[in-house]
Order: sequence, then C-alpha cells, then structure tokens
Amino acid sequence: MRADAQKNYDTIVATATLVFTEKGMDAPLDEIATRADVGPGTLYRHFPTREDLIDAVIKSWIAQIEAAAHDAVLSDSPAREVLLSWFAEYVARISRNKGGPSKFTSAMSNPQSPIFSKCEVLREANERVLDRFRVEGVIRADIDSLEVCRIIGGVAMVADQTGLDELTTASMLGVVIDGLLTT
Amino acid sequence: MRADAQKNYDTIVATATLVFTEKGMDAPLDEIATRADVGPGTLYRHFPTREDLIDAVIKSWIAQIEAAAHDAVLSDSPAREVLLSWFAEYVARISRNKGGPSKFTSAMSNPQSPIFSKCEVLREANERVLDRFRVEGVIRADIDSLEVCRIIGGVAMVADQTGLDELTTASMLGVVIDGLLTT
DNA sequence: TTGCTAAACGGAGAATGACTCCGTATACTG
DNA sequence: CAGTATACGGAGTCATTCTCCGTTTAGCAA
Repeated sequence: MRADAQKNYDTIVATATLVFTEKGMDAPLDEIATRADVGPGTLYRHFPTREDLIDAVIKSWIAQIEAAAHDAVLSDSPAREVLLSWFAEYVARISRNKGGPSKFTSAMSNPQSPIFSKCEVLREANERVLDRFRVEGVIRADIDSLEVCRIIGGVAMVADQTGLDELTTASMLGVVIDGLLTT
Repeated sequence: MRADAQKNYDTIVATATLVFTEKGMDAPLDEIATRADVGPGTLYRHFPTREDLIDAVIKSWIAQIEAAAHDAVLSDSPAREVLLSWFAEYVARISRNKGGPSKFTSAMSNPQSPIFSKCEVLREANERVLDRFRVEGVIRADIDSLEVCRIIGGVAMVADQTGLDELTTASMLGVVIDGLLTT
C-alpha cells in the first residue's frame, strides 16, 4: 500500500474508534471522514461497508476474549460463578460501543458479513467454555454454542437499547445460566 | 373530527397495516402517505411520530394477548408446557411485523413512548401468568415480570433480526423457561 | 342556498446520511 | 526527473424524515 494510503487508513481507524465510542456504531460515516480530514470517497474506498470499518476497529478484541475464555476454562470456582463472569465479559465486549450487540449477534449468523470471522472467535471461545462444563456434566448437552451466543446476544441487545446497568444485566444472565445448568 | 379527516385517518392506518406487514415497522412513512393518497403533511399531522402510527395499527392486539394469558393461567398442563406456549404467543405477537420486537421491548422501559401503555398490557398479562406459577411455587420469585419480558424480548429480537424459525426460537425459550422454573 | 371560517390538506423543500463518480494530485519506479 | 499507477476528495445523487404555509373544503349559521 502506498504510504499516503496507509496513513489515511490508520487515521480513519483511529477516528472511527473515537467516534464509535462517542456516538455508537451507527454514527454517520461522513462525520468520521470529516474528522479524519479525508473525503467520503477515501473512507469508502478503504472500507466499502460500515462493517469493514468495524472489523478494523475491533482488531484488538481477540486476545482479550481468548484470555477471558481461557480463565473460564481453568477456573475452579463454582460453575455458576464462572459462567456469570464469562458471559458478563462476553456482553461487555460486544456492548463496548452502543449498537454493538445487535451488529455482532446478527453477523454471527451471516457468513457473508465482514465481521463474521470475528464473531466466530467469540462463538468458538464460548464453545470451549461450554465444552468444559459439558464434560463435567453440569450443563445441558442439547444446545450448542451458537444458540447460547444468540441468547446472550439477545440479553445484550436489550441491555444496550434500554441502557440497563450491569446489575440488571447480570440478573438476566443468571436466569439464562440456571437454564443451562443441569444441577 | 371532521369527516374528511376521519376518512384520511382510517385510510392511513389501513395502509400502514399493509406496508408494515410487507416491509416491517421501519418502512418509509412517506411510502405509506403516498400509497394512502395523502400528503406527508397529513400523515404527520395525524401521527406525529412513527410510534403513534404503530399504536394505531396494533389496537386489536389487546384482546388476543389477554386471551392467551387467560388460557395460560387456567391451563392444567405442565408448567413448562404452558409457559412455552405463552412465551411463544408473546414472541409471535411482537414479531408479527419485522422490527417489532425491538420497538416493543424498548418502549416497555420508556413511559414517554406512545406505545408504552400497549407494552404495559403485555407486561401485566405476563405478570398474571407468572403470578399463577409463583403461587404454585414452581418458578423463582426473585425476578419480576418486566425482567422476564426483557429476556423474552431479547430472544424475539435475535430471532427477528436473524430470521430464525419457530423451532429454534422455541429451543431458546426452553432455556429461559428452565432458568425460571425451580423444579 | 349561500357565505363564512375553522379545520384540514398536500406538496415543495430543508436537513440528514449513505454512497458514487471522476477530474486532479502525488507517491513510487526506473 | 519523467511517467504512470495509485490514491485523493468533494461535488453530487438518492433515500428518508419532517416542516411550513398557501390553498382547499366541510360544516354551520343566516
């Protein structure tokens, strides 16, 4: 990539990170272009769709998600506690920016989406956590990771749209967890 | 109201019902105006916000919801079965038009919304169903009707956005129900 | 019937946001 | 340093929301 193109690319991603934090993931793309001091054309050339831009913005997620899942797999705290903390991390991650839960939970069922591979990281991390507890026989076996991601994503969507606090969200997650546990 | 105004009002509601069914609850309002053969000004005078129009379109819901809740309260089938059928009805009702689950579940937490009172009908119907099972001691007591509506609404949102079929939706509802049951 | 007036109409157009097209500018290469 | 592929950028189109205000008309009273 040409040097000026690389510079613009980086500036746009940095600006998008900022604007998404301020206004959510549905923020006007033209505003991002303006604040990054590039024309709309430049933004759209680098990122044909909003999701391409989101994909670039969330690059850093993977390590953090993997770490949280790793902790959940190894932790020897009670299953309910471990799952609550893992799901809370999951929700926090996709809810970092307003509008996030809806975007990610939709993309998870759409292999064509530019952020599908990121969603797969989420789903697979969740699968490792669930597998651990399936082996231990403490959670039901008749429901797969994708379905669990959808339910948790649903809770995150409501919390995001309604502006619910973490306590209320945790309470809802508690119901879902009890529905997953066999004990 | 003047006769011509009443006629336009009725035409707009009928057209909106049609267009919402075809294109979902986020359909362009100007299209509704055009197809109802009125100017945008007329539509917006009768219905200042999209939600005012939605409110008029869903007038007929109440009776059906009340009936389903009534059945759930009186049914002597197993709790799990009754709840599944009640929640499925709940989801079907708010999902009749694309975009519905999001609108209703948001409005439920916003007393200023023009459709808040309709949402209250939903929430109260759900409360009566839950109360029956609380009395019987088969569901947990530490979670109120609003929170349950939010969880079910979350499931409905995901199903709506992702285009999930009833079977998958029912499976997710099953998890939530198991999380509510104490048995 | 006619004339008056409050009520209602409707469409032009402003505001916002997504997205494109293409003439211009410039980074690299030889 | 000249040539060219690469990239830029902003004017402009399209879609959608929503308003303003000049025009029309329903309903009523004389």
